[in-house]
Amino acid sequence: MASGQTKGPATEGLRERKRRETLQRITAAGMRLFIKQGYDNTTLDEIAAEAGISRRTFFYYFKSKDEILLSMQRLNSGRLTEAVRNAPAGASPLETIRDAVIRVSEEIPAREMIGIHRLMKSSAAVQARKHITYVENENALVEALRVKFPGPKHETALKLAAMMSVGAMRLAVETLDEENGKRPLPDILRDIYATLDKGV
Amino acid sequence: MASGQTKGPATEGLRERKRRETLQRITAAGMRLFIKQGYDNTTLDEIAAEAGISRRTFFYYFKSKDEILLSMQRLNSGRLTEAVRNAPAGASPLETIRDAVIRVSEEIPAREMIGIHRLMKSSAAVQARKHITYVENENALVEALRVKFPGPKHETALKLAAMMSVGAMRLAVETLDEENGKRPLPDILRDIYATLDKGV
DNA sequence: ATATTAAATTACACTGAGTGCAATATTGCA
DNA sequence: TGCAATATTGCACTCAGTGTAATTTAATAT
Repeated sequence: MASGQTKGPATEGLRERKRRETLQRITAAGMRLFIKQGYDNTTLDEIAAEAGISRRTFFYYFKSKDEILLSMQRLNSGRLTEAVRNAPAGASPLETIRDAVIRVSEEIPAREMIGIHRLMKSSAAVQARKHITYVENENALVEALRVKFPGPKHETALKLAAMMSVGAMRLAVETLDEENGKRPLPDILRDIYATLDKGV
Repeated sequence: MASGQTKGPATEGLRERKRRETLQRITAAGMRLFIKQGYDNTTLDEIAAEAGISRRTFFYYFKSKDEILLSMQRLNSGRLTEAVRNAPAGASPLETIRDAVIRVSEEIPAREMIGIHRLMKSSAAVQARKHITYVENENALVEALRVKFPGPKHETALKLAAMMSVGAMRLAVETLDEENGKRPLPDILRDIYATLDKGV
């Protein structure tokens, strides 16, 4: 509301604000309904109504229904690759990711993570899409690692490191769910990496 | 056509034979059309027509369109877990799967594998479903391993071993595709496992 | 203020996957 | 031959997702 700035894209315009709010409303509406009645039992018509928009407008904000869930999932992915990018030099690829994974996991709210994970389990379609984000994740990680470990000789090692790390994360979240959040995510991850070091 | 047997379920009845043939016709029709015009551009109506059945009957044989592709993928999965089950004792979990993976990979026709892999890449939806079979794979492998390595202490190690092996397979097929089949699958896999041993 | 442009919202009509149901046809077996 | 189980089909329906074109609303230049 501050009316000072004469112009410039520095201040968020009305348009951008509304856009952000609508996006948020759709996500919130979706989550609310998914939790209440399940993912598959929730139609886009319902979500649109709950968010106060038309069904068609939904597709102006999201490519598909499952994008609501996936957009949340992707938040952590971004943080992870960034952590790898900012990692100190001198460590091996696997060590680099491991540290990044554990550091990022410290900031993930367990409750919410479990909730999303359980929602995703409930629908085969979403479950499937989730794994796409894992692969995107792996690729992004490999990209980030390539900068730190250039040269074609490492290529396979980098891919393996990324794969194992994403896999570790996946396993950790599953365990978190099974344990119903008793142990914090970073602890679970440390255990997993310890087992990994012991040669598996 | 041998008309000898008077009765008994030992011989395949007419019903079972037709069922098998229909299943086969659907698969063949689907693959033919997918290759010719792409997965997304092929409708179930077309597949049904090509296979000489009604659209509704398709769903009597398959749960969904992508099951055509997935059913082929699953063939190898079954062989893999069986190879693990029949593996000799005395090796570590990872060694056990590694040997099984490599052995099974020797019987996979490269051409066909590349074809299916490329088809799957062409559709995001199928791509997604494919990863579900990977996870099913991992679970089946863990099951098989549990018999050989009982006790809850190994649980994490088994899951990791399964994850890495399925990941290795995935990576190998990708490489096979990129190299356009120059190197045979077992060779690629041996390379990957060598890198893995070198500590990644 | 006003006209102009670009972005946002909506309605409408359409395709295609997948399901429920009920009717018909075919096969296996007594 | 008759009966039960399995296979096949048509029809009507729901829902996700897309194309198109019209309308509304915000940003900007005059």
